[in-house]
Amino acid sequence: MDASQLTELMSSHDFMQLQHQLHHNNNNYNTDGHNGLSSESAEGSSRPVRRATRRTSQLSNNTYDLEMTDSSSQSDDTSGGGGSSNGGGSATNTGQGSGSGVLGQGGGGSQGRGRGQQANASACPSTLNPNSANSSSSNANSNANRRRKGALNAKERNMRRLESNERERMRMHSLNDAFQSLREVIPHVEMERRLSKIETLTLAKNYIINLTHIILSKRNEEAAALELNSGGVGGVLLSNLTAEGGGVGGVGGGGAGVANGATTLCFEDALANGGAFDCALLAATDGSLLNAAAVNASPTMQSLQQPQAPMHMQTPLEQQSSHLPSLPHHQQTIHGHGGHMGATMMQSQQQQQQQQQQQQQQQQPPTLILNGSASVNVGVGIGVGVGVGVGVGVGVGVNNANSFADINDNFDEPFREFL
DNA sequence: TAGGCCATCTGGTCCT
DNA sequence: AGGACCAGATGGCCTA
Repeated sequence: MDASQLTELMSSHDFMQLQHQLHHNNNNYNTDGHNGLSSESAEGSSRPVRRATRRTSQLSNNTYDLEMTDSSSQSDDTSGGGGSSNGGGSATNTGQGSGSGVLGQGGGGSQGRGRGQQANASACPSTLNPNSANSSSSNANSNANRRRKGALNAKERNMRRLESNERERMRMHSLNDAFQSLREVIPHVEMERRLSKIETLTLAKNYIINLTHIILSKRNEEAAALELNSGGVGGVLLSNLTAEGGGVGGVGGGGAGVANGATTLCFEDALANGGAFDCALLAATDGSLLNAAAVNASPTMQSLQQPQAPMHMQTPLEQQSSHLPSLPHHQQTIHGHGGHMGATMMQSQQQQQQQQQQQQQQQQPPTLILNGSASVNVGVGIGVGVGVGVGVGVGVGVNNANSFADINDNFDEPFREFL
């Protein structure tokens, strides 16, 4: 294909299609069985393997004709009219912008955002176009210089564009690598496919929230123990949690402290056992739970396992889980945090209080931690008590996503010691 | 076949 | 000025 044919092709086809065609011609698609994805898909990814990819690993595989001097035929020409992705009709040959490439061709510059110059070679013979060279002998040298200069600029622009594309690819690859690293450190859902990006982020967010709650719970548990040893009457303030939403938790010593009408999802039980657990952690952006099957503690998570297996108390939500109407069966079992609090201070009186609390909870619809944008109830119940039958409850209820801001105000507080 | 997810290209904007 | 970052557009692959 000579230059004229290429120019004709560019003027008659969407340039993106040309690029894809050239990608095929250049064997950019892997044919050696490798799917072409980065390590994120090659290394144990459960997402179906792509048969082909347009990912290019080398700059030399570009589809630009670096020798082309007519920049108007290339999408890199920013002097063209409205080639922007959100612009109107594009005057460039890229086919970018609104509509298809066919619609984007020719004459639409005035509709583009901002500059209305036409970059289409057929519509506006450019001084960069070799075919438009001035035949006058008096200014032949200057035109030639201009052509050379223009050609150089076009080549340079092409090179810049290619370099920019390469950088962008590398940037996205690093971003994907970060996503994969994140997938590996958060408890993952055993699914046939790999976690999507939004799922990974949602999972990580909920995981961080749960870890924060765990740390806060442990801290308050230690504080309660200290006060108990010193003879003081229990009662621990959660200074970094705002008691909104009317937490009912904090049954003295019983630790069943699940906030009113809400519970949290946790990994602790599974971590203690080092195996699978059935917390439904994923949350969809629309507020509905994703189709989570079994959640496994990743090796990293298991390494965080507590030396003492935390006591697990079945919450009313767990008891009710099989009756939840709106959740699939595999998403219904929910573990609360409260059982880990004050386990050594269990008293019969506290059990009665638990029952009382459970009755209250049974009157409330179960809610889960969902995406922050969703209007859901989230409860954190902390039960702290003293051993002589004096129950001191600290109930923390977070009713909605806005209440997370209260947590977020000091959200990093438990982790500051690690900084 | 529609929808979801993704990779890539691209131009604009911001930052150093 | 150049690179990073961002968002829109596009097309491919896959699944329900």
